[in-house]
Amino acid sequence: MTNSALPAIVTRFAPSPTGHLHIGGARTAIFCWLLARHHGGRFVLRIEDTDMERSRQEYTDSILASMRWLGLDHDGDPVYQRQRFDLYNEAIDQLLAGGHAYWCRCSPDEVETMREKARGEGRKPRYDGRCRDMGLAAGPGRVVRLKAPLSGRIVFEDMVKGHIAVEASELDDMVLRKADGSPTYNLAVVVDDIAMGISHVLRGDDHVNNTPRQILIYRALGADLPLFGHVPMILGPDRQKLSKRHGAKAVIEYEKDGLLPEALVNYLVRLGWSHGDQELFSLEDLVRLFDGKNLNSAASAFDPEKLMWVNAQHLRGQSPEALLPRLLPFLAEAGVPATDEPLMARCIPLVQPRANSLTEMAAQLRPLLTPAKDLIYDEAALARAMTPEGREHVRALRTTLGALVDFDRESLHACLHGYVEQRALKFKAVAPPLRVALLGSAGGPDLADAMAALGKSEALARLDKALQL
RNA sequence: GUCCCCAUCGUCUAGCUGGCCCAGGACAACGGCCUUUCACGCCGUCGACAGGGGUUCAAAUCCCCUUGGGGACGCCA
Repeated sequence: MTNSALPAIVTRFAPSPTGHLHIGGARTAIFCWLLARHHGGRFVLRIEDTDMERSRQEYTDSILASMRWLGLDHDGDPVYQRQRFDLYNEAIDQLLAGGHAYWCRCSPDEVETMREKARGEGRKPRYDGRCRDMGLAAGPGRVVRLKAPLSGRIVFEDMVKGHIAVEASELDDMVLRKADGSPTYNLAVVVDDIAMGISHVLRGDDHVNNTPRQILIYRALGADLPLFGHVPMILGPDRQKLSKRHGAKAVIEYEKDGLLPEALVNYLVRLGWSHGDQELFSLEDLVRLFDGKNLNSAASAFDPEKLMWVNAQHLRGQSPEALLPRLLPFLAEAGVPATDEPLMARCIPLVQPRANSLTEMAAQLRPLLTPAKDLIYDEAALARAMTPEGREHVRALRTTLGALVDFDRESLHACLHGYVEQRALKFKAVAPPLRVALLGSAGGPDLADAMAALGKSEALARLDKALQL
């Protein structure tokens, strides 16, 4: 069997289930997914759950759910490292047999002492390799270390950062197998990336230092290297490491906040990647355009305001029909009646230009979708607009509008302005009381639009109710 | 401390095979227009090549140094 049957491009996303998917991880996943989809390759998922204490099934579920929400479908079943210890042990045995690794009996305390000493002397803290040539056998409390080269340099071409070189003397003999028999991160990653046929390893910047170490393992195992690419980190608006207080939340929270997944993807991709001056991209655009080039090598700061703007743009680009089902959960959450679909379809376009999220949209839909009998009036707005004079306008308008045959926006518009002109009034004298009577508060959509959307009987019912207050 | 990486408006960025750039777009800010409110939209203003040396006829673009920032130095991943 040859490799020719396999797709040339295989990328992977390898989260460890110790928390929800956050935006940094999401962006890495998006890049990997896009690269694979752009080239018609495979995108696979690997759950790095070797840390028995911190890994939790609920986080795996949460990460999987967030990826589904973002639209990042993966090929094949997710691979769980916890189930592949045999594979890692085989690799370790191979390394031992080939003389590329050795047993070490140094205790964690001893190693820590060496590090302290090195640090004290202004050198990089590292293990000194004292067990390297002792020919030790396996035993309790012992670990397996890689016999790293003592000289030379490790060089690789990074997809985003270009040429990177490290002196071999900077690297010490890293642990491959822990005393409890489990593999270390670097060993497991390399063994899996080889076994899974990964061609492109795209990951966060924080892994650049691991790469030379991993290259050493590839070599010792006699395997070909994949292409590596390290995308810069996402910083907070203050250019510090991203944290909760920056408004950078887990993906799942953005879902709850009423963001559109395609908008989050759009924003995240633009953080570190560009296509000329283009700001707005559909998922299809991205798949077509993203080829792994034009990736920025500098870290970028997360800007919640621009995220919101991108979201608003995507929101406005949606048809009311497409938006309706996506809005339902938010309407339910806000306790806004959502049974009259034709009414909703008519009202959505009115709030579309003034909402930045599905949550805001649901809130703005409340005065439109709530029937007259349940409508709540804003006391302050009511007091301000419903002066004796204002009340008279509403009363007169109630009669005029009641006589109107065609209750569409043009007719309503003409009717309203006709009323104002006949009496030589200013629209500003009439609009506020009418608005409050109709919608319960001072803001909102155009009055003719609102009445047309509500329909004649509902609009008149509202005016009647307001007149009785 | 040591090593690696990075450096264009407040932020995201275009530009980086040197001349088309006294640096373009977007978010934010500010001003205006539109207007029945709130928005949308439109128009405009403010605003950057971190500093210093080179190389060159010519540098945001190439090289070096300084400064600043980030990351890594685990039997965590």
